[in-house]
Parts: sequence; structure tokens; C-alpha cells
Amino acid sequence: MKSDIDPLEQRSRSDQIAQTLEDQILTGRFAPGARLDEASLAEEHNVSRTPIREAFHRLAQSGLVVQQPRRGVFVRVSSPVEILEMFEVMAELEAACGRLAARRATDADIAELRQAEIECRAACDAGDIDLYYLKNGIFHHLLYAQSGNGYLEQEASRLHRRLKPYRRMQLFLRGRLQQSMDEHAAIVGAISAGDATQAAALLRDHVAVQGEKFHHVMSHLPKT
Amino acid sequence: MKSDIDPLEQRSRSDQIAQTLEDQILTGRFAPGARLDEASLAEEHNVSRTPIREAFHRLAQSGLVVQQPRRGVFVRVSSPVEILEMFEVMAELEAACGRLAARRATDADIAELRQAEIECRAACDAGDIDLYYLKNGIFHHLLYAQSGNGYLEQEASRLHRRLKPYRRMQLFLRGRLQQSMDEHAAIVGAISAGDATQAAALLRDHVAVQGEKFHHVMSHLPKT
DNA sequence: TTCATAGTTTTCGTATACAAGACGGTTGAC
DNA sequence: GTCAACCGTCTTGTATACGAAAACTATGAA
Repeated sequence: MKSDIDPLEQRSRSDQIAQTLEDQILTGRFAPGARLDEASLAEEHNVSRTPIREAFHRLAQSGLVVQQPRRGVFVRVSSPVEILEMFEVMAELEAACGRLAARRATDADIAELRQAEIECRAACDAGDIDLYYLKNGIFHHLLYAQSGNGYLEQEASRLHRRLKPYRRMQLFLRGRLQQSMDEHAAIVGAISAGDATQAAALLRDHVAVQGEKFHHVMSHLPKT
Repeated sequence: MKSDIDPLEQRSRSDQIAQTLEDQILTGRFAPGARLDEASLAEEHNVSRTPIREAFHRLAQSGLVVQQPRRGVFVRVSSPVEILEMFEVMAELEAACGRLAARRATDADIAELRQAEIECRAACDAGDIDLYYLKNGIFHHLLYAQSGNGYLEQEASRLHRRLKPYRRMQLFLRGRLQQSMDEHAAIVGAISAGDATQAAALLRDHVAVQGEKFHHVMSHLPKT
């Protein structure tokens, strides 16, 4: 079952560096548009330029940075439009997961999903936004897995990760947490009932709202 | 407008090699499971191992090959299950394109789509499978663009390309061409009518059928 | 005959070196 | 004074070299 993952267990240095850089970009250490310097990063990680370059390639492929020939690599400036587009696709992917999960999820799966939902609610009630954020991620990844489609799971996870920073900021909007919670409950209900259409629609809206909220956040931000 | 693309115009040698290798894999020069040897490929392209390695990274990220640390890179063996999964995702992505296009396509867009459909039919009537294959690709890419979502367009195109070899083989199944043609007409009709739900459903089925047909083809093949 | 272990060989991962292109500053001319 | 061209420096892209890890093979023992 996990034979696909096993070979990746032993990762090379460059892969580790790519992971680190990705985290640093997503958490904001490198601002959008900033240039990533091979030499200084090599020095910082105590490696030569080669692993850094390999890491850059990974990041470029995942879309986090852009490489300009003979110029260097820059943290991609995702325009609000692009981000909204990604949220729109995320909504469709999650809807697809829901549609399939409604047909394929076993009783054990649903119990697991319900448990995740409960833990989300607990975190919400405790006012622990970090914990909610974590549990919410688990909830959604469970859903991806329950689509029974490994490729879909992988793609959904990829985009989910990509949208991480933008999803987080809108958690702080007043009332969003409770609303999101209620949506989770409805989603679990639909899947549990085997209602594929309903599950898909609920999930599409659930994520689409995140895009809208992001729009709100953007409009409140000082314009650059 | 095309400032995003401009820098890529001047591509490095490694990018060209990656492109070449990708084509060669998709067209079957390298069989699934075959090992890609850095040294011999470097010699063949008259470059050192470095650009080859960079090309490998690109291919690995796009999922065409897998890199096993200290083992080498291998053309990914996509199991029938994986391919069916990809068709399922493709169906959802195209459905999403249709849903959005039904709301966003302009009259000019629809005229363009209808024109593409006519050219498909012409190729079909002429019995020119290669031409049909080409026109069919144009039809679908138009649809992706008309979703009005650049990210969705990009992702759909990526997966479309990935499934290229598997889609082609099922074109030869008896009766599939005519059936596919009728589906196209219905899809254009739904989008033209602005019926998002119908367009999405038609497209999902249209692509899902391809997955099923692939399944048929597989079952007729001598088992490896 | 079969299995295990040790040695050899291959090739991967990283380091370093070198070449070519791009950016910036300075200088000269109009 | 301003603009353009040229030169220097910096950074990327590619080549080459070296160390290490894994696979293969052969040999010996059970």
C-alpha cells in the first residue's frame, strides 16, 4: 500500500532544502517578488550551489517561484486574480472528492471523518485557531483520501498546500469559524447519506466561500 | 499581456532537453519502467550530466518519471488503476470548465467552439483519425480557455497532455468517433444555452466514457 | 546445491571550476 | 546637462571531478 511512498523516505539533501525553502516562502520569510540568491542560500545551508539549484527546480515546477533565464529565481507574485482562480479550482476538486466519497466511503471512513469534524469543533470552541487550522487540514485530507482516487487525493493535497497561506488569513474574519464548522457538519451528513450531488455542492460552496473571504481580506489590505 | 510568457521564450538547454525527453516518453521511445541513463543521454545530446539531471527534475515533477535515490530515474509505470484515476479527475476538471464556460463564454467564444466542433465532424466524416485527433484537442483546449480561469486552463491542459497516449488508443474503437461527435454537439448546445449544470454533466460523462473505453482496450491487450 | 558475504563496479549526489550573458556605473560626446 | 555606449562585476548555466552508496558477481562454506 505504501510502497509508492517508501522510496521517497530516503530523501536527498536537495529535497530537504526544497522543503525548507517551500516552508519559508509559504510562511513569508521570502516576500513575493523577492529574489532567491543561490550563493547565499548555499552558504546558509552549508552546501554548494548544486543542491540549491535542484531545490529551485522543484519549487519552480510547483509554481512557487519563477525562473528567469540568466536573471535568477524570484518568489512568484501571485496576483489576487490568480489566487481566486486557484480557490475556484480547489472548490471543484473538493467537490469532486465529495462526490466520489459519498459513493465510496466506508462506515469506518465516515466515522473517521466525523471524528475529525468533532475535533475541529472542539478546537473552535476552545478558541484555539492554530489547533483548528490543523484539525481542519486533517478533515480535508481525510476527504481527499476517501475519494478513493489516489491521483485526485494527490492533486487536491498539492493545491491545498499551495493555498495554505491565503486560507489561513481568512480564518481571522469574524464569524467565519462557526460558519465553516456548520458547513463541515452538513458535508459529513451528505457523505454519510450517500448523497453525491449534495456533498459536491456543499463542498464547492464551502471552498468558494474561502475565495470570497480572501477577496474581502484583500480589499481591506493596504494596497501595494 | 504576454509578459508572463516572454522570459520563457529564451529557454535553457536543459529545458529543451526536458521537452524532448517528455515527447520521447509520451510517444513511446522509452517504455514504461525503462531506466533513463544520465551518462548515455548526456552523450546523445552532447551535453554534460548536469543539464540531463535538471531535465530529469522537471520530468519527475510532472510525474512522467520517478526518481529513486541512488537507483536512477525510471519512466513511470502507470498502472491501469492510476490511469483510470486520472481519467476520473480529467472528467471532473472538464466538467468544471464546462460549468464555468456556460456562464462566462461570450458569443464569440461559442462561435469559435462551434467552429471547432464542425472541424471535428469534418475530420470524422473524412475518416481522418489523425486530423480528428488534432481538432478534438483544439476543441477541448478552447473549452479550457473559455472557463475564464487561467489556472484551471493550465491544469486541465497539463492532465490532457498526460493522458494523450491513452486517449489516442481508444479512438480506434468501433463507433466511438461518432458517439464522441454527438457528445460534442450536446456540449456546445448546453454551453450556448448557458446551462452550467448540464454542460458539466455532459462533459463529465464525455470524459468518463474515455476512461471506460480505455478499460476496454486494456482488457483486450495481452497481459504483461 | 544453495546461501551468505565480501569485493568490485557502476552511477548517483555534491563540490568545484569555468564560460557566457545581464545589470550597473562611469565616461565621453553632442 | 543629458543620453548613449562601453567596460567591469556579478550571477547564472554548464562542465568536470570526486566521494559514497547500492547493486552485481564471485567465491567459499554449509
